[in-house]
Amino acid sequence: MSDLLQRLRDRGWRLTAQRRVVAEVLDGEHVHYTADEVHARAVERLPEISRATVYNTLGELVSLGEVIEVSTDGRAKRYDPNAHHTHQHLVCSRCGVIRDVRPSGDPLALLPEEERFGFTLSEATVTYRGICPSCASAG
Amino acid sequence: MSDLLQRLRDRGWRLTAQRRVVAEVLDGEHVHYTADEVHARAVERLPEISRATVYNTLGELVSLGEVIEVSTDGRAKRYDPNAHHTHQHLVCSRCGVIRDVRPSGDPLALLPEEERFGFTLSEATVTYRGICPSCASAG
DNA sequence: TCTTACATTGGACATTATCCAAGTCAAGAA
DNA sequence: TTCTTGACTTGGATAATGTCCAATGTAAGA
Repeated sequence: MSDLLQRLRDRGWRLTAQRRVVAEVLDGEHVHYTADEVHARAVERLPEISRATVYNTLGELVSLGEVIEVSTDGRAKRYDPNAHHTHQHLVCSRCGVIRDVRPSGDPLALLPEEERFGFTLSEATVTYRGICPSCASAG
Repeated sequence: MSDLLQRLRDRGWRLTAQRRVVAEVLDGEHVHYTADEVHARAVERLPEISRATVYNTLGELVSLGEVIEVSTDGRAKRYDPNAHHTHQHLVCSRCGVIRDVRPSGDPLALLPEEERFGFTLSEATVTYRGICPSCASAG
């Protein structure tokens, strides 16, 4: 994640303790926290950090393309730092756990020309749903 | 939509004026209203209908599989009555307009076995994003 | 060290959705 | 037809999530 901090500095980001803590919380391979979860974890390291700052910082990271917003359930958005490797999401319909997955081939290619209605396509996001092994074995 | 009303009656639904109006509002081919939009349109026909009833009815229609919940933007959920023809959605990144589209082939098939992590898959939902013709010509 | 533009804060406010107790009514029974 | 009853509806309170703003604080260059 120090790569991230370096990139942000290069783009003229002012590096505050709050932003550093948010970036640290998002460090990891398969992290998909809500804004409130990020805030709760950030508070453990920097007790005075406010929710507004967490929202601001997450929004900035999304604008900069360093973090992806994911909404798999119509409830709180989740923030995914795995932005530099395109991937899709596999979600358990029962417990909600999320895995990053990589389909073979580009989902965009599945949409035929006559189904594009003149749109200039930029991306396709896929959400796979099913039951995860631990929910399956729990009956 | 009278087909829908018949199916609901067959399932023991009590057919009230409110439910009938919600079903009528959702009649159509490419309808993607939010709950509030459904409520606004329902009020035109039945001024005393409450928001709670609209939410209740929409929730029931979703449970019954007659309507699909769509959240393309992390804001209010939208309700799509085109539930009996599987389809995906094409969304304009600028104005938010939504089209129903049909990919060629099953998006589920794109996820290789080793990327399924033991999940029992049930569906894949795809959101295509791009710029619609009218936004494109508007600069 | 000083300056200042940018960042943070807490609380008010906005949006979307759910819950609940009281009142109402659709539809089957008589 | 009228009666009965359990299901449905209502409005308002409440919850969950997110945004805004004026006052205050501070990182980083001069």
